[in-house]
Amino acid sequence: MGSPTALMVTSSDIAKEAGVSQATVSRVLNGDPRVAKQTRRRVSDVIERLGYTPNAIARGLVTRRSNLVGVPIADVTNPFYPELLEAIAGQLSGHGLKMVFSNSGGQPEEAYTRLLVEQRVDGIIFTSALLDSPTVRSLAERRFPMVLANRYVDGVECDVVVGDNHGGARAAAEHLLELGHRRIAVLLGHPAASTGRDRLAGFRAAVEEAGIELDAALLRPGGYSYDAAYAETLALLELERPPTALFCLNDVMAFGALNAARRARAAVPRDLSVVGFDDIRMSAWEAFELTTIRQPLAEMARTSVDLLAQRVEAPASSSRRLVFPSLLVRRSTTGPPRSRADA
Amino acid sequence: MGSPTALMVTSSDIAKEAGVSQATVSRVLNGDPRVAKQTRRRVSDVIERLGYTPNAIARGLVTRRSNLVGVPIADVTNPFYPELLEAIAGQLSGHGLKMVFSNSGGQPEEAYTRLLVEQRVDGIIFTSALLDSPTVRSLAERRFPMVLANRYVDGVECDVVVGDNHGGARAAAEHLLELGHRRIAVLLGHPAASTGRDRLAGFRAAVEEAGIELDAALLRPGGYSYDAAYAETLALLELERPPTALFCLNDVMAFGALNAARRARAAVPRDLSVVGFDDIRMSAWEAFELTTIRQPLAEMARTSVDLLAQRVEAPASSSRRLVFPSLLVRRSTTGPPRSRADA
DNA sequence: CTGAAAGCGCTAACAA
DNA sequence: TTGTTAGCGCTTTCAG
Repeated sequence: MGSPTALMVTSSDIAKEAGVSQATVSRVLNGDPRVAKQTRRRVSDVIERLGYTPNAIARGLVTRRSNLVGVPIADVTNPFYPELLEAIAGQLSGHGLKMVFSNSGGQPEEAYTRLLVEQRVDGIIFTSALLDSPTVRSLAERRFPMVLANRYVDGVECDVVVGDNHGGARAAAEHLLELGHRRIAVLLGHPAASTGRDRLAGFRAAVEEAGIELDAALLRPGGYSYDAAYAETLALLELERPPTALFCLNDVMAFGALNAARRARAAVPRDLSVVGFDDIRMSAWEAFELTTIRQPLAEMARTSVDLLAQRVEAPASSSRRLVFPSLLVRRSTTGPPRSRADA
Repeated sequence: MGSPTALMVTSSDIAKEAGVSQATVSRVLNGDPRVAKQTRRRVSDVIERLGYTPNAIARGLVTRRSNLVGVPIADVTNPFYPELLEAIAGQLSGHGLKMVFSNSGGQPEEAYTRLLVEQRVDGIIFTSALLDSPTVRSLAERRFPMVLANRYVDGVECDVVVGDNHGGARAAAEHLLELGHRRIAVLLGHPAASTGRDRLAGFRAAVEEAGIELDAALLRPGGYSYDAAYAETLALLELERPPTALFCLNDVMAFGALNAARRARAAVPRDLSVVGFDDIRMSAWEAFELTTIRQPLAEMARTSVDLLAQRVEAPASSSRRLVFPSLLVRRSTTGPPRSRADA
């Protein structure tokens, strides 16, 4: 078992070589202004010459800061998350922070969270927390620095950044209603995700205000997944009286629906109107031109990082809840229903 | 400045509480078989009771192992990478390793690599290395554990996992040639990426063997990016004599091309045949049904992790180069050219 | 089987 | 302005 980096240069090596104390090397490293210009120069030269790289592990042990932030993500292959991830990564590096990433889907939340805590990450940004997550709850009780991005957890006191899911879904409903749809199906998200609950609630509220009732048989589980949405849409389309419109609780499911419609030779929006949620980049592609609800994803991600950074500095400050507006983006997947017979 | 985790329980706390030495606690933690069953039990109970989480930082300082692996990725929002990332993440956690992720695009390679080295990651998996990368070269010289996944770097001695880019591109060319195409455009990748170079070489070789010459004016820069591909395709379509076929050096560019074609009202494959490379999941979607070259991405990713894990154990062992086969997948974006006038 | 003690490489008082 | 010293929380000999 060979030690991987046995011959790593240390600050003591630098000190010896430069003829100063190890503490001085440390000062140079941390830009301590008290170090004499000359000394600094001498030390810097040696550092350069020996190719010294400070050991963040040792530093972390004493500073109690790892500059590491945990970012568990349910499913990176869901294109919603890469957009979030990109923005988070960018903002983190602006704060001098590094990301410990976990593709959390599948594995038990508690396991990967424990790993993050062992690693002494300075904080965690949860992007896919479930409503009743015991892990998040326990972390919150221990006042562990974290922010819930995109989704929140019921009754947990901590920083939260979300979009206006209720309002966005309401806008989606109003759009569909206005077009004349009455028989509307919904592809649900994860049953335990706040996003799904809020979006359904907003949608339902608007529909009921219009004096219409959502047919429970048309509320289908989708789990925010492409595959499930694809299958459900196929099934929906085979119904005796298929819906004229379909509200998908996220864009990825809308793509599943659109592809299923194509497969079933159902014309969109003539036979079926489709609305998504999130407005990820692909939604604007000519292949989809999806009508959807836009959320300022990048901004939300950046804000999450900022909040976390502040939280790490001031763990005891009161927690904040930021809600970002959402906006209906009309594109080509929605139109009036074909016949008013269904209305 | 409040210390974030000031009140973290340490192994000494556990020791005191359990009435044993701190060393014994450490032994229990690491499953040392010499510890008496009774002692182990007592210690474990206290650990449980006080909610103790071992400090990986402190451990890393002495073991010289962080169990962290750096994974820089050029652009997570390019859907090719999430598929790689997912597989890498899964395999890493199987090895008890955690991922330090960087969305490297934009920032200088040297900067984020330095961060990883400071963090004392056990190794790095490069997924987007450029052919002449000085950083990779210098890391290799210092025998830093790393594997080049997907792309390699010229003249660098280290573990490499790639697909058969040359062979795959050749298959793409033969397919197009067989269909009767003679006027073929190519959307290139990153000029300094081995993938792009090899794919172009393979494609060119096959075309020239058929006694045809690639029109240099139809070799367009695409940078593996959707946007560039979209723009270039639009331009290509406006040519006096547009190409009848387009070989895109990755799938994402093919999607750009397909969407551009739609925008320009060019029928695929009637007016333009399109071939991609990678066969990411989306390529099979009804919206695209892209003819492309399949690479065993997940398998390549898993292999990369395995190689790295082995390399960390045996830094001096001789390096390996694994090439995975590629395969033409015929779908709906390719067909014979409309008129033989162009042939 | 268990404890004592010596660090790992760094930062941060405290002196000088 | 610089050096000395004491740890940070662990693992790992070395004794016993």
